[in-house]
Amino acid sequence: MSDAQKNPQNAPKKKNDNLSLPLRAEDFSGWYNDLVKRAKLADNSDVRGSMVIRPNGYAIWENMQKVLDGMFKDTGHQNAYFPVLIPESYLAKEKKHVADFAPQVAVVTHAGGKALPEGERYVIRPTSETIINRSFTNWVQSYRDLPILINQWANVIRWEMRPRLFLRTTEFLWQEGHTCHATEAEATEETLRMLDVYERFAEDYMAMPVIKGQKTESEKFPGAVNTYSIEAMMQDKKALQAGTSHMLGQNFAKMFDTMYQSKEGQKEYVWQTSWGVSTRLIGALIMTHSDDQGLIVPPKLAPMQCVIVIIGKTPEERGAVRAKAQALAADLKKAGIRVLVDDDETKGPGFKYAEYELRGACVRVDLGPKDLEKNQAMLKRRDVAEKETLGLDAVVARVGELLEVMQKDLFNKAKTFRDTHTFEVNTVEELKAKADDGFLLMHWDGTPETEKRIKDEFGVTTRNRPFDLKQEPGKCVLTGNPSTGRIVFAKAY
RNA sequence: CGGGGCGUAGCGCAGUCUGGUAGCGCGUCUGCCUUGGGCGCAGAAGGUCGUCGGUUCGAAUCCGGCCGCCCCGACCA
Repeated sequence: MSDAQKNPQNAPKKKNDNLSLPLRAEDFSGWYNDLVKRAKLADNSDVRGSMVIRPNGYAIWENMQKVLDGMFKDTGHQNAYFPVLIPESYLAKEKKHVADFAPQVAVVTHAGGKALPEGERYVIRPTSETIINRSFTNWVQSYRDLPILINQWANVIRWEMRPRLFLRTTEFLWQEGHTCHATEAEATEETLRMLDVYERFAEDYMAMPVIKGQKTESEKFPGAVNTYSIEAMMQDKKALQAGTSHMLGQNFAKMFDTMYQSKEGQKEYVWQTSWGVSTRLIGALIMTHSDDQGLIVPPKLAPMQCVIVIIGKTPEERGAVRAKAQALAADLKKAGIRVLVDDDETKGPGFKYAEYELRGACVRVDLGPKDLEKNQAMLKRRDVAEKETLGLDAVVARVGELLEVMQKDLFNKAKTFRDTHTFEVNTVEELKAKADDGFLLMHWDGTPETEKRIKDEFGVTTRNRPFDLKQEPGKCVLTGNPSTGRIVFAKAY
């Protein structure tokens, strides 16, 4: 008698069979964690809160970088690189900056085999405003030197209390833009321009609808005059801040004496901006589109846009199919489609179907002996259940079409989801009832005290004041005091 | 740091209540077989049961300390 018979509970159960993911509806964070690991996007490492980004995950990041970098260059920015270590004293110059960042900063206290004296320590950059400003001060003399438009691709470290793969890791990869301008108006224009770039990237490439708007006083970046963000809704109806753009005013310029001589011969402080998105976007991508079968990546960013699965048993069959598949792959590649041919004979087709669904291949092409006979192939889009069969000559064009339609459909699906989970909320009762249901458009009296009370009592925080939400006066949901317009509240990552 | 859960084979877990010297599924390896939705059969390798100490003839199991991980909150991109 086997042990499985003696102990029925030893028989494989649905949840621990190593095959299926936890269901989104039952265990969203379990689903997310499992998906990240099973799709081989990233692993937890032995370093607290730091992850190993695996090739499948890094490929998505590379595609994001490629697109974003192009957008930055198109708007006149250049890449540069600044030190990972920042003198501790720099960070301390901007009061609000240091006060807010200090708790999350890792400090280098020993180097060269001995303790560094107080005052000569370094912090590992949590963000680079300070050290970049040090350079800006050297670079700027005249109004003719402006604007300075710099971007840096880098890693930063923030000692977060509760890390989560991609969403909040101790070390993460990002880009940070830093610019200097002669006037306040130019800096504001730049801040909003880059917010638009982020919106376009999120919506056109990630297929993720976002709300563009202004952050409240208490949610502002430490040291900024104004912070703007794009906010997205994940499938668990929680909000995720997907990108931020800051109008820094002259705060850092004053601390670092970043000045220029104007046409009129006056010494003036520069006006500055900074803006960034991070590997968090990969988490956003996953939580926006993926399903219980695994990863779904919008085609424009997908490392695997198309996979051709070869079917056949005899060497003759396989040989013929392989030749066709390779020719097809070459044509697809010529059409600009990222394609992979799977000719692994050790795994059955069923296994492969499940595997490519888990790993997020956008379109699957099945090619077997039966297809060759009829000169056809079978196509399957990752995000819909239907399969279709069509003539081999039409495959390249059709795959291209499917990728385009899929890109649009993913966006529309996500937008419909967000819109059906966005509500106007006017009373405390409604607030209580809908706190977990998505984005709440509420009147708020504008005070940090009320903001905090709402957060403490209902768990929702201000996300941003949307640009395209008409601001009409009303009464604060909590206090009844006057409000200038509705603002988005939600539970947030 | 507060609340909850968990550390047993590469992965997912059972066994702990009731102490007797470790098991299931998946994966891996070998051979045969199979390939249109997670193939099948046969065989094999693989674990000082997180760690330290205590109780006991005997500890994965009971008791105590420590370490680590995950989830929910506070911090945050």
